[in-house]
Amino acid sequence: MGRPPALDISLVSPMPTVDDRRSDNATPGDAGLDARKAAILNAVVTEYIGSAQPVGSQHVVDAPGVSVSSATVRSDMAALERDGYLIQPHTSAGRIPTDKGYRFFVDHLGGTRSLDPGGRHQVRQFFDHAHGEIEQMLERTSGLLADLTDCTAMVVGPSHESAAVRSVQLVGLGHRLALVVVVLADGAVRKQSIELPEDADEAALAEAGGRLAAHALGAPLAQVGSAAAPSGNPTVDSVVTSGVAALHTLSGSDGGDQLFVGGSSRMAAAFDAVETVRSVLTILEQQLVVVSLLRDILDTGLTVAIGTEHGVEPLASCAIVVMPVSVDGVEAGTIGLLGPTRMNYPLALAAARVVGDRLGQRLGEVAR
Amino acid sequence: MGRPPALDISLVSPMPTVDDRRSDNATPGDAGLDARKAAILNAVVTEYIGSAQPVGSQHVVDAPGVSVSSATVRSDMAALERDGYLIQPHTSAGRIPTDKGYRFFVDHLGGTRSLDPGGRHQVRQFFDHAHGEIEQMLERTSGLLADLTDCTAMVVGPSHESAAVRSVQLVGLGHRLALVVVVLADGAVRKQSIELPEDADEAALAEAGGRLAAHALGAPLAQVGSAAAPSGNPTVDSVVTSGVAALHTLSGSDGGDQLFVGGSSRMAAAFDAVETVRSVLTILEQQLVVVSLLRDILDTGLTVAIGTEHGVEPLASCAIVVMPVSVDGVEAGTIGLLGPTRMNYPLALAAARVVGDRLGQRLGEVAR
DNA sequence: TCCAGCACTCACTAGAGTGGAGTGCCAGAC
DNA sequence: GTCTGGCACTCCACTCTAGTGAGTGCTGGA
Repeated sequence: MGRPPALDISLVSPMPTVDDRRSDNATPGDAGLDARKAAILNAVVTEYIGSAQPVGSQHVVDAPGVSVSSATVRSDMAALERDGYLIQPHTSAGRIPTDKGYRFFVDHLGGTRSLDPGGRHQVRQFFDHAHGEIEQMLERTSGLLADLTDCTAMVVGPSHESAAVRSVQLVGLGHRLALVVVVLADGAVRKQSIELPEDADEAALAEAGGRLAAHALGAPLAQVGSAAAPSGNPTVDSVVTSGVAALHTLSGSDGGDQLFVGGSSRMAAAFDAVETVRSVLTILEQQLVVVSLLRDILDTGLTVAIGTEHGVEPLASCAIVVMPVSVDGVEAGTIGLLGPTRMNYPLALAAARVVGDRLGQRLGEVAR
Repeated sequence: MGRPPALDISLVSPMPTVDDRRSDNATPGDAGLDARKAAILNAVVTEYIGSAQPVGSQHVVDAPGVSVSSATVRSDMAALERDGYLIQPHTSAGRIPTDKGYRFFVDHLGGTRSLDPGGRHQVRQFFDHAHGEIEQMLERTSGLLADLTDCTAMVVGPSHESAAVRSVQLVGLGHRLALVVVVLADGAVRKQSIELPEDADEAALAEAGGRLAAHALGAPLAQVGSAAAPSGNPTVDSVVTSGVAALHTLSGSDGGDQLFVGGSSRMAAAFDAVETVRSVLTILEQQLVVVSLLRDILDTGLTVAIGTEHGVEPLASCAIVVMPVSVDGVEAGTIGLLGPTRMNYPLALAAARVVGDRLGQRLGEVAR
């Protein structure tokens, strides 16, 4: 993960120079920039998101809130560039938004924040027909999000850390091998194989299973004590000891939440430098990195991390939208969308919000 | 999947013009091509795999088995081109192997077929330290293969179709919800949630669980009958019916074997056309397609499918190496390696073989 | 404060020229 | 016959040189 995310909270200057004279145009002029500059920035970002080409002053004059000539737009654009919202790839080219520009767009502009009817329908369809177990649903949800937004989608499943053990079972698998099967209160199932002593028979296994259950039931895996009461039968005790060790192993491996990545091919469509694609895909292969990256972003209170805001070098040309999934007010997973910094933020945010809500609802139905 | 694989078995012409005069050079001249042409083809393929640049006659004269002048090499290369083993991207460029050329290389040339010591050590290390459950091991195996070969690796886990049900358990999860947890003889665990009737209490659940177990134990999931003996208690019977339905759901969803893909970022390094990368990644996202593709290739008796041999258009510039993983002689999974047609076949084959063997061994230890 | 006009910049494209890697062919040597 | 050195030829890749056009900054006037 490297150094901590370098977040610039001061992006929005504290002087609200709201200019209302043109409010008939419904321009969302906001803090830090006067209404026209905000409208121009809005137009530049919007057009650049669509075309991926530098935007010239001429392309902006017709945008709502900008009823001035291109010369005036140019002068405003120059100001926006001085303030760090836009850059020129070279003199005599149009402008491209900087990360700061995108940040302002996301925070103060961005227009419509609800999904289009087609998308809403797709989401409804999906959740109406979602069936099967949680893992499968999360996997498919990542595909849905990728479809909706044309971004790579990441879905982190609910953490099982605090779920109490509901059932522990010991199943013999033949020759000196048994499986410890744990069911948690939230419906998650964990398994771990253990080796049995030579003389462990069905009866010993049954007794050990009972003792293991008595020992572990009711508490979360992480709180299962390490020593179970001795039975007097050394074979049974040995099996129970192995079983407790297995429970601890399970509790340890549970730290890494499950991650489902969908639509990673979209990254290839987003960039034309194959090297960028490669480095982004390499990051996506490292589940741990991705999960803790999403966590970091959420912890800093952000919804969108643009460019270098998250501090992961290879993703400098990417933006990440994160959305916590909560069940009855309790956080129970995370949704993430990864795209180029010129991704469609309004769409991504809307999709993440809608899908996150529905997913939380759905997870709630299961948990209740 | 489109049309069936178009396999050209007649690639090796049936006239074995083996020319032994230069056997002191240890050239593996084989069927279809005289020794020198084979050596030249070998040299061209080997060099092209390394450099990805068209190979000229001058680059080949020093190769073993080719002790002639560049002029002679040129004339042989022209012949190889006439026969379809090589092509020129344009006049006055060097030669590139065709799929047919790669095919001959794989079938008759290719040199060393064992992993280098470093790789062997890596494999040994890996399997010595491999722990945890099967799924996790398969996932990591795909990473290992990708590391070894610089290809994208695919690992298909053992099928659980024929594994007998070793244990069925019904675990209540609170409000009208229970989990059917099935353990199969090979250690696989499956779960499926069911809804309970309003009046199902712990006792009913326990009895239903017992009946469900009695009904399903011993046979593979697919062979579990649909009607269990009635108990006389309608609540219990209703739960049992739901449970049996859940078992059938599980048996159905088991058809798709588990697929683990590792190192998909390597595809981005293999091609410089971002569009190719995108289409290949899109295929890799479709688990079903990949699994049945590997199956198809194995069924046609191939180990390597080059270019269009497997009939999947978007993978026309790729080659696939497949290797069955067998446990005690029974097929129990598949390993696949996906790379550009100019992939390092000897390395890929060696790695697939070694890892496949070790993986089979390992799976055998667990199953025994 | 805004705008029309103007000079300027610079990526992009097309065309011409050049060097070099590579080929095919052929006459002569072995 | 088979192989080879030599030669003419091809054509990509690269460089250089305009020419074009989208876009800019600046300025003086409304």
